[in-house]
Amino acid sequence: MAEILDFIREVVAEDVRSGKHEGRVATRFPPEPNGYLHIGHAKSICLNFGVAEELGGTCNLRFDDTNPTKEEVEYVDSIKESVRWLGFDWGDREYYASDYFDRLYDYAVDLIKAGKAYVDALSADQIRQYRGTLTEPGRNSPHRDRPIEESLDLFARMRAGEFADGALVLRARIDMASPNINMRDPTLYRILKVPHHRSGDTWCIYPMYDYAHPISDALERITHSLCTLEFEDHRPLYDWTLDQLDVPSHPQQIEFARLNVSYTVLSKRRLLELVEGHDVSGWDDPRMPTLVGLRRRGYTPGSIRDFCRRIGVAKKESVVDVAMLEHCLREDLNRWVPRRMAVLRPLRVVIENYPEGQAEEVDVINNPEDASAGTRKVPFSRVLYIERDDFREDPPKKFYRLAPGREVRLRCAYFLRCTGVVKDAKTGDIVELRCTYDRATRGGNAPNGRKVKATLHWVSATHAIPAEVRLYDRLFSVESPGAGGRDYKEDLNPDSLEVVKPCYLEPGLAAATVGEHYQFERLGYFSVDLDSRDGQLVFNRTVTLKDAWARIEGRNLVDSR
RNA sequence: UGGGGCGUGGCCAAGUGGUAAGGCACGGGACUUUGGAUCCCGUAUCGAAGGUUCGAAUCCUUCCGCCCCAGCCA
Repeated sequence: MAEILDFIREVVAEDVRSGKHEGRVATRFPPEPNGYLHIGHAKSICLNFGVAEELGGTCNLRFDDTNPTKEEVEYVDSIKESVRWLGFDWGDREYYASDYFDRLYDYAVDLIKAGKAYVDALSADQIRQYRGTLTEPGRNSPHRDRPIEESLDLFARMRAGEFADGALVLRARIDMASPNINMRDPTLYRILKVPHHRSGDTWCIYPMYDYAHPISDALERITHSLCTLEFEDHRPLYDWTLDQLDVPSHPQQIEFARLNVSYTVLSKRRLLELVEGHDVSGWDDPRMPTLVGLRRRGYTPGSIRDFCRRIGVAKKESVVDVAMLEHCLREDLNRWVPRRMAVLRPLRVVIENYPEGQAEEVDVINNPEDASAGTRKVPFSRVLYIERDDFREDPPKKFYRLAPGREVRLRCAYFLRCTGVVKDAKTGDIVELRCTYDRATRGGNAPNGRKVKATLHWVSATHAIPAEVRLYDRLFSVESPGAGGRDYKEDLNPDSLEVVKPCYLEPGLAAATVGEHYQFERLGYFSVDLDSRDGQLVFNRTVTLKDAWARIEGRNLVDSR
């Protein structure tokens, strides 16, 4: 079945068919290096690189670095790493708008000579006043009709550093009465006596996005310039700029809706605030929707690409359910991630009829989805740990795990029956379970065909290794943080991080290395965090497994209210 | 109240005049040595109202709602 094309792919495919742009396809991903990439950028990356790849074209990585006051090399490095991690390759086509500063300057001179731009001496404040409002036209600047020679001279001196920041500005001469505010003589160049992370102090005037972007696209002979909806109003300016100049090509700008995901925020400003306000541990905090955060959390590039494919590309502003992202993740991980046993909240179990001091090894399946993954040996002995949640002294309806008198299966080991509960004399807390096992059920099946309703994961107390596990929940507790005029920080989920320690892992996990993925059976997918040290493993819970019991239990809670 | 966009089930999203794809979520069932996975089954008349037409989500009209734009940010 042919994949359904989104409207952008349709346009590009049609252009290839009709021979527009000589049938070429050239796109670009143009991040501004002023922050880390997030899942929203992934949508754009997948679109731009995807379209190019599918139609035999190319996709450039271009840093839109025209504002030295906000941009840093730290960001370009991380952006490159994230794009690569996502699985895309820009070859040698790594560009920077700053590489075009010379040509951009020359084009500006052309504009002035053609009477299409002028140097204005109005202050930022005055320009705002002259701009008019949404419903009233603007007024011409008194300097709008300054002689061309004068503008040329002033512009050269702006470049030479003769004026202070903000003293002068180069403006396009378009139409102060345009209903499109972007066309009311937009600023093209401003003075910024700030060193640039690439061009150093070569320049003290810097081009604005609306001017630099179309020309950069044209110089790279981009065919389709894909951007988000908020730039739709800028398209007339994009086209105007290219129409005035003798540039190598005239790319077509097409806008699509940016991605929003429920229970998180996706704006650089807010993400920066979370980092600077220490609401998270950094850009790569596993709860962050940044690519470095998702990566550390244990998300795979493939799952993110799949997600971007599934959400589609359209012009409707939408909020995609984070459950969709999690679904893509689980689907990927389920296929290949090795299973292991780990007990997060241990409850001690003593098997009274199992010989003291004895131990044996049982064969445990590595991945039921993949027979070739084989089995491994896991030690079993008289004292085990099971999950506290897997025992209820007074089991509610539909709870079919362990309870007094009940028999369950220990995964790939034996049937186990609970014969007694040991409690702390003072607190009444359950501290240990007394049980018996049926040695005839080795491997997990009863010779007499007897069935059990539950299978529990377990770990041998004497063999298990301790570890720290970090459990994450959504960063925000509401679907759209900050909706209804609230401060989005009020919506932060106070329980988004829970550190559990010590947890007990089957011994083979001692060899786990940073970044590895595992499924802890019945609990979820986990990955080894970079905070791990020798003998002190730290795991991040990437995502839980779907949990039917939790749903039933939750539903009952709601029902009983 | 200027301009530019957008409105298809809870969330995405196909559909471009011929009688509403698919995915996620949700509910039910089968199967199961992860209450996982897998497999079945189930849920919309398309923002509203008029109109054109044998026939409209698709064309026309009007209305309603939501988003973006008044940075020397991108």
